[in-house]
Formats: sequence, C-alpha cells, structure tokens
Amino acid sequence: MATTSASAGLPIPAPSECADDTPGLAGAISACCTPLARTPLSADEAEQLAAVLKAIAVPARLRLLSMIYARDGGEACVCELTEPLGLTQPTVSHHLKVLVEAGLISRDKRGVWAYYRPVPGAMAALAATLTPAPATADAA
Amino acid sequence: MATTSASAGLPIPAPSECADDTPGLAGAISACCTPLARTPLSADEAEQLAAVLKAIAVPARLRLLSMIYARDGGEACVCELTEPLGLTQPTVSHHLKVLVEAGLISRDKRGVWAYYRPVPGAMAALAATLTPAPATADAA
DNA sequence: CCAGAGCATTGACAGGCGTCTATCTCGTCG
DNA sequence: CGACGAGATAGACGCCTGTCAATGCTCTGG
Repeated sequence: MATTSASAGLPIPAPSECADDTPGLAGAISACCTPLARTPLSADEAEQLAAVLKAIAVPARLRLLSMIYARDGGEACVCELTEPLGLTQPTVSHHLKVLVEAGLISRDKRGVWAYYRPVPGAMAALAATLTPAPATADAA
Repeated sequence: MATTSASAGLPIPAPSECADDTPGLAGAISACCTPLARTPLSADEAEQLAAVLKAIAVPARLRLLSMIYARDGGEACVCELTEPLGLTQPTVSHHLKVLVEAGLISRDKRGVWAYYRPVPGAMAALAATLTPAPATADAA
C-alpha cells in the first residue's frame, strides 16, 4: 500500500545546518545536508532519499509533476490531469497522493475540486542532493 | 530482469541543442533538453527519465553511487563495495550493472579486478533536469 | 599447464507497486 | 431536501525487480 503515509521526506534524523532558502519540507527532503557525492550515504539516508526518488521514478508521476510545474499559476485539478495521461481517475489520484506524501506537491481542496501545487523548493532541494559539486567554489 | 540492456539513458529521440559541458551519454540522460518543470513531458520522455531515476531510486544503488563518487580517484572495485553494503557479491554486481546501463557510472576492468568510475556529467545532467529554474535568479 | 581468485551470469523466490473496478464521502445545485 | 458530480478510498490482480545460491568465465600465479 501507499499507506506509508508521510514517511518519505519528512522525518529527517538530524536537520542540522539546513534551512537557507528551501522552505518547509522541501529542505527536509532527506536531501539538503546529503550531497550524495561527497560522503558515502548511510543506510538510513539512502533509504530516505530512495523513497523520494521512487516517488518520481514513475513515468506517470513524472508527467503529472511536469504538468503541474508547467502550469503558470501552478494549480491543476485532477480532472485536468486525467485525460492527457490516459489513466483512470483513481490511478491519477493515487499518484498525486504519493507525490504529496513525498513532499513534492501540495493539495489544496477548493470546493469540489482539488488543486495540486508544486512545493517551492522541493525539486530544487532534490536536484541539489544529486548534484556532485553543489555550489561551493572550493570543490574543484 | 535487468536485461533491458542499454535502454536507459541513451536512445534520445531528438538531441537537439544539447552538448555544452555534459560529455557523452551523460548529457543524453534523456535529461539535458527536458527541464521537466517547463513543459509537460511526453510519454516517451517521461519513460526515459523514469528509467534513469529508477536506477538510483534504490537504497543499495544510492549507497553504491555515493561510495563511488566519494572516492578520490573515483575508482572502486566490487570487493571494496560488497562488505560495507552487507549484500552478496552477485547482488552488488547486478546493481553496478544497472548503474552502468543507466549511464551513471562506467566499468573499467583491469586484470581480475573491475573498477567502477562515475561518469563525469551524468549526475549533474540529471540534477539539471530536475531543477525547476536552471539559473534564472527570479525564483524567490 | 594447472590451481586459484575476482566478477559476471543464470535461475528462482518473495515482496513491492502500478493499474483497474467498485464503492464511499462530501460539496454543489436545482 | 434530493440528485449529481468530483475526488478519495478499498480491494484485487499482475508485472516488475531486489535478493540470494549456484555456476561459469577470465585473468593471474606457480
């Protein structure tokens, strides 16, 4: 089940010197303080990062993510995402839930419609984690 | 099976204006010209990017990757990677093969030992693909 | 030429997960 | 107040894949 709930990017063991421009859970993506290419990941760190990566390592979810991110206002309801994907509504809803639990998007229910929005620094934090040499000018 | 061979990051449909500093298959990681957050991914693009992400969306492979990247010379043989992971040698060999097919690392067999090295721009290209706004300072 | 070691490959098993159909909840409208 | 519609949930099915034990291949050393 996907009932693993919010076990993806939130329960960081030690959010030491994080928090600069990555707001909320975005910086807590298990990334942030885990450059991946600087020091060997521990089993726990690897598992948390893998959880977030698993969330986006699915074609359907990647397309959902890109659709939401490509939105100008950043808002997209399920009905708008179902058709271009060619998947059923429950399936899309399931994928969106996984992305929400991974901390990549956020749900905003307005009336009958549910609008999904990208979490500001989420993808940036994830990308920074995968970047070999972040931005430190002392790397090379 | 992992017999999908080199179907991961190589067969890009249209490598239009790529190639700047991402050498070889690194830039061809299906990433490069696919910012993910700018325009909705096509089914084909999503599938290729997902293939690369799947390769690293596994704790064991993330740790292998980080171990190899953390190496100074960047060379690491299988025997060096097996013990700290707690996995059997065939399993490690399998994971390494997946990473090689994804274009993230490269194999260099010297005599009896097989040394694995990170592909220079691979992770950077992947990270760039996931970055919402590459370098535009209009984000926050 | 033979023995040994390091890796890769094969086959098999188990768990996870993406997808669907069916159903439920809840907010809206007549 | 009753009916409709959008979205979420539950349960089930099937494929994919991470893992291991066993084996084969290739190169080194004597």
